[in-house]
Amino acid sequence: MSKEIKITLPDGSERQYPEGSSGLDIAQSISEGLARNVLATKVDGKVWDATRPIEQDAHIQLLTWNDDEGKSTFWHSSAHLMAEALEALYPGIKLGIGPPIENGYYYDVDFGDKDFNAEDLEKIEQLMLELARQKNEFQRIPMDKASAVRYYQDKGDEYKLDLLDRLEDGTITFYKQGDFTDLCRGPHIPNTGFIKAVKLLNIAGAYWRGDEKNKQLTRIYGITFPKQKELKEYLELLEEAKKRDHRKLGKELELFTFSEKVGAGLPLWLPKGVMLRECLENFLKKAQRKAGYEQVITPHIGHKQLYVTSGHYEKYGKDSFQPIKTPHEDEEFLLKPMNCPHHCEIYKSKPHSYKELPIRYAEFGTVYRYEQSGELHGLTRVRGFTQDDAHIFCRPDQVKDEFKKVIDLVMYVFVTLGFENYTAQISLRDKEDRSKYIGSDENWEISEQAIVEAAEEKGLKTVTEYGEAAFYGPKLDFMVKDALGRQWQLGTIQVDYTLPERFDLTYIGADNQKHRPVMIHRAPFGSMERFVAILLEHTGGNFPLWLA
RNA sequence: GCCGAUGUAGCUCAGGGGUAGAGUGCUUCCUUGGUAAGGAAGAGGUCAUGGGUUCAAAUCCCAUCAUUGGCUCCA
Repeated sequence: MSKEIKITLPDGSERQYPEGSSGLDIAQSISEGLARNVLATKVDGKVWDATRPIEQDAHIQLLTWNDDEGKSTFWHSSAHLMAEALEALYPGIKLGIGPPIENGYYYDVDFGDKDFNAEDLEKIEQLMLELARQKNEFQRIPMDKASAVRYYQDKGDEYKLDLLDRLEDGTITFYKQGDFTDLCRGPHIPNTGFIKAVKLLNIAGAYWRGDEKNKQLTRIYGITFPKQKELKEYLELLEEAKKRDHRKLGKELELFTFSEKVGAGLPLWLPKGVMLRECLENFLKKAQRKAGYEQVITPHIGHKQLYVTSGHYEKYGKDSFQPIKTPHEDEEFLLKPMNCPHHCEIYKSKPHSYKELPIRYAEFGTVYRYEQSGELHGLTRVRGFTQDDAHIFCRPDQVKDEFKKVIDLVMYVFVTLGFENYTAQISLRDKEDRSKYIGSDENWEISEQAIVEAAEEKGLKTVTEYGEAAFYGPKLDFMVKDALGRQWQLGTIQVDYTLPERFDLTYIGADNQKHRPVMIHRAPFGSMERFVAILLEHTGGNFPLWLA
């Protein structure tokens, strides 16, 4: 008599099943309908193939199209299906990686010398549907690393070999459906028959491993659905989203325009756009006045030496607009790419007592950055833009408190303008590569800690990203998505111990000695351009009454 | 910067080796008490720019610029 295992379902109920039962078996025992819809099984927190036997007592959850993990599994399997179709149509191609993403999946492909272009997508879609109808099962094939390496050596696929190279020795898995086999951790849906609707959305170039120095593969983005109707609805949703595109609305509402003659990424604000912008500026100015900020104004250019001192020249000099030379003297000026150095010089214009701090200098400062041509995007990524910038100079014992006040201000702005779906991201140093940053380890630790604590005490829900910090300090960024789901950074708050040192900023303490102030950079909107863009996409152009 | 796509009237777009097209908007007139009203006439484009192929290029080829989907980058 075979052993029984105890299965606990999400509702807490327990049932006995024969050892080796799969998620599919369990679904079957509950209802036929459920069994037809199970895409994967979550076993003790791990997502498994629905067909994989369960050997011991476990908590399980049956994943369907209604679960995010079910969808991911579905799209991951769809990537395999697409790869199968691609291999059939273009024998000899090499495959990179093919993961599921938020909406759909992609696969990176090296077509070698084979011709491939956007018109072929339909052909691939057709073949995918044909293959899907064969209802081929996804089979999990455990294999040792050496055999796996041999398999891809025979195939001559350097990308898979690169992937294998980084995997631990021991058992790895392949998945096979129909005639297609792929190195893959899984899990997968039971068979290809679940995939009923296919749309290949677009193709793009993507560097292998995301590294510019590597070869660029062709990335094919696609999305699939278990019902034709859902594809139709998704495509309609995309169309709706396009109607909210700020570039379209900006034109229709006559807010801003661009001119080839003026230059790429240099927006021209139209009268109505300026009205909107001024409304936002006045709103923030008022809030800032209340919060103890003082307005300053600084010029659009500055001595090159200013940016050598700040460290920005070394870091970005080559990729910036190049220095402006003066006619007679041997001087060079840079278009200002940020306001901080100017504000440091304002701070330095007179000595400061500890009693004066914190000092908060605010400026709607227009800055110029030579963004890569391929990065320009409507108003969200431009080469000339206005930051709602401010720099707070404070004593070390005031940092956390000041930081929290800034969080309050940012939240006030976001709540007033109806941005509820933001992500607060703590951006820290890259743990491995510290050469990208300036300043002492000690100061980095202090400022990173200050941010983490302040965010925590404010009860912010945050995600932490390593390697996303600015080169001079860690950040707390507020990210918001645009109409098409692309994420943009709006508000930002940064703690900086480095610039005060580089500019030798001081204040006189109670002990009558010189001390180093700490600097907080912050911009609740981020930039007026980007903020207006995202505001447009969120409201679809229907602004709140006080803005309209 | 890289891979792909696009660039035709103010706007949205069709067309395509041999005197530039539609819808909408604009101007004028007519009709109509009514809300994207109907009718008529008209203005508006060296078909992104520069080269090349050709008897002939807006159309084919190359380059540049700009826009765009991604990748990389984002002080």
